[in-house]
Amino acid sequence: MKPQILVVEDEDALATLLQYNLEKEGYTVAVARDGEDALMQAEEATPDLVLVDWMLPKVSGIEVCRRLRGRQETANVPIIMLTARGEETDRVRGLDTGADDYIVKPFSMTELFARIRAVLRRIRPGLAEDVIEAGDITMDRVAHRVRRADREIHLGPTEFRLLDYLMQHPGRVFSREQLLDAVWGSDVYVEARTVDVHVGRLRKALNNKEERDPIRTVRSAGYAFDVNA
Amino acid sequence: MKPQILVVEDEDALATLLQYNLEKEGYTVAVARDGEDALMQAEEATPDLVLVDWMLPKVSGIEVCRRLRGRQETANVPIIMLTARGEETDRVRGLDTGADDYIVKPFSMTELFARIRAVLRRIRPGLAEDVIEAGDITMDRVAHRVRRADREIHLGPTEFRLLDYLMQHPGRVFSREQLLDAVWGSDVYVEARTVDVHVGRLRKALNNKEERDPIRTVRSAGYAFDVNA
DNA sequence: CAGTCAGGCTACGGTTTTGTGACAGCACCC
DNA sequence: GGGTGCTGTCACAAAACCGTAGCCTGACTG
Repeated sequence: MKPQILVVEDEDALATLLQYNLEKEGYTVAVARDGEDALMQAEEATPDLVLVDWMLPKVSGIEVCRRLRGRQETANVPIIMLTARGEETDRVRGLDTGADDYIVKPFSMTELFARIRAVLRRIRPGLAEDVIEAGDITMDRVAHRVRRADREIHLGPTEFRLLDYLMQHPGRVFSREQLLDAVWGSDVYVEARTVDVHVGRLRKALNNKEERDPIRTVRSAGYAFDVNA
Repeated sequence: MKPQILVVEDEDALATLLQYNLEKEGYTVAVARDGEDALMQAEEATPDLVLVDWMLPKVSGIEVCRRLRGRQETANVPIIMLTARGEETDRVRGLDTGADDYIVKPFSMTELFARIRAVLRRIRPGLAEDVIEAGDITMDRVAHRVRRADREIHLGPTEFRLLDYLMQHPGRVFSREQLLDAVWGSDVYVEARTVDVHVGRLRKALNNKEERDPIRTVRSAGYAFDVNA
C-alpha cells in the first residue's frame, strides 16, 4: 500500500510542486491549505507522514504539530517541518515541536525524498521497505512479485494490494470495512462480502495443499495475516 | 566503471576493515579520517556513495551530510550513516536525516553490502555500463547493438531506448507514465497506450518462437524486464 | 437438537485492461 | 516524386479481473 502523505502548505506553487513530485515518487498525497484544514484531514484519514510548513495562516506549523501529537490517533504520525532559512534552526530545534525532522527551504526534491524515506523507515519499518518477508512468503513491492517457498505466485491487482496491506500489519485483525477502505479506497462502494471472495482467491493462490494458511479468519470480526512459522 | 565509495571513519581499525572488504567486493575506495577531509575529498572527486560515521572529530557526521547536500555537485550523492546503538535515540533521530540509509554498529559486511547495493540501485541504477547482459540478451550501448542468442536484433531508436531503460532496472515495474517520462522525455505528450504498442514491437523483435518473453506485463501497473533464465 | 448466522465457495455477466493489425504522417534518401 | 523506415493513434478482439448472488457447511445459541 502506498504511503499516504499529508502536505500542509498555503503557498500554491509549492503545494502543487510537492504534490506532483511526491505522487510521481509513489506516495498518495493530500494537500491542506492551512492548519485547521490539516487537522481535519488528518482526523478523517490518518496519514503515514505529515509535511508541514512552519509559516501558516490561522494555525502555525508548530501548533499543528502540537495538536497532532496531542491526539490519540495521530500521536505517532511522523512529521517533517519545512522552514525558511531565516526562521532558523536553533529556534526550531530548541522548541519542542515534536517534529521528527525539518528541512530548510530551498531544498531539492532528492533531499526531501531521502528524508521522507529515512523518517518513514525509522518510525514505521516496513512501510517504506521494498521487500516484505513473513515466514516463507516474500513480497517484492517494486518488482510486483510474490513468492512462497521458491514458487512464483500470481495475483491480480486487488489480491496483491490486499496481501500487501495485510502483511504490512501482521497479526492485526481488520474488519471488512477497514479492508475496503484501505485496499479498495474509501470512495468506492462495494459489498462487504466481496472481501471474503478476494480473501478466498488469495488463499487459493497462496496455499499449496499441506501448507499452513497464513490468513486467519476471526469470526464476526474480520481477517488477519499471521506471521508465525 | 567500478563505483567509487568514500569512507569517512576516524577509527583506524574499522576504516581499514571497510576499505579492505569494499575493495574486495569490487568498489574503488577512498578513506577520509575526519569531516573536513571528507568534504575536501568529495569535492575533488565526486564519489558514487559516501559511507560516514556518525561520531567524527572536528565536523560531525550530520554536518558532513548537510554540507554534502548543500553543495551542487554532491547534493545527490547517496549517503549511508554508521551509528552506534546508543546514538540511535531521539537526539539523533531529529537530525540524522539527509542520509539515505543508516546502519547500526556492529553490523555484518554482508548486511552493509546489501544496503550499499540497494542504495546504489535506487539512486543511480546501472552506473552507465557500456554493455548490459541479461540471460541470453546482450545490449551494447556504445555500438548500439542488441543480440539474443547469437542473432542480431534490429530495433528502432525508441525500442532501443525502451529496452535500454528496462534492462537498466531489471525486475522493477514501471508504469506507462514513468516509461514515457524516462524514454520519451518528460516534455513530450504522447498517449500512454503508445507504450503498449512499442512494448509489442519490442517483443516481436526480441522473441523467437519458443523463447521466453523477458518483458513481463503487470496488469494495471505496467511492465518490467525480468532477468531470470 | 433445531434454528440462526457467519464465512467458504462457485458460477457468471459485466467491465477494464492489454495485445495487435492497420493506417496516416513524417523525415530522409535516392 | 516515389521509396523506406519509424512513429503515434485508433479500433477491435482477446484476456484478465471484478463484484454479486446463491448455495452450502460448520459453528454457535438457547
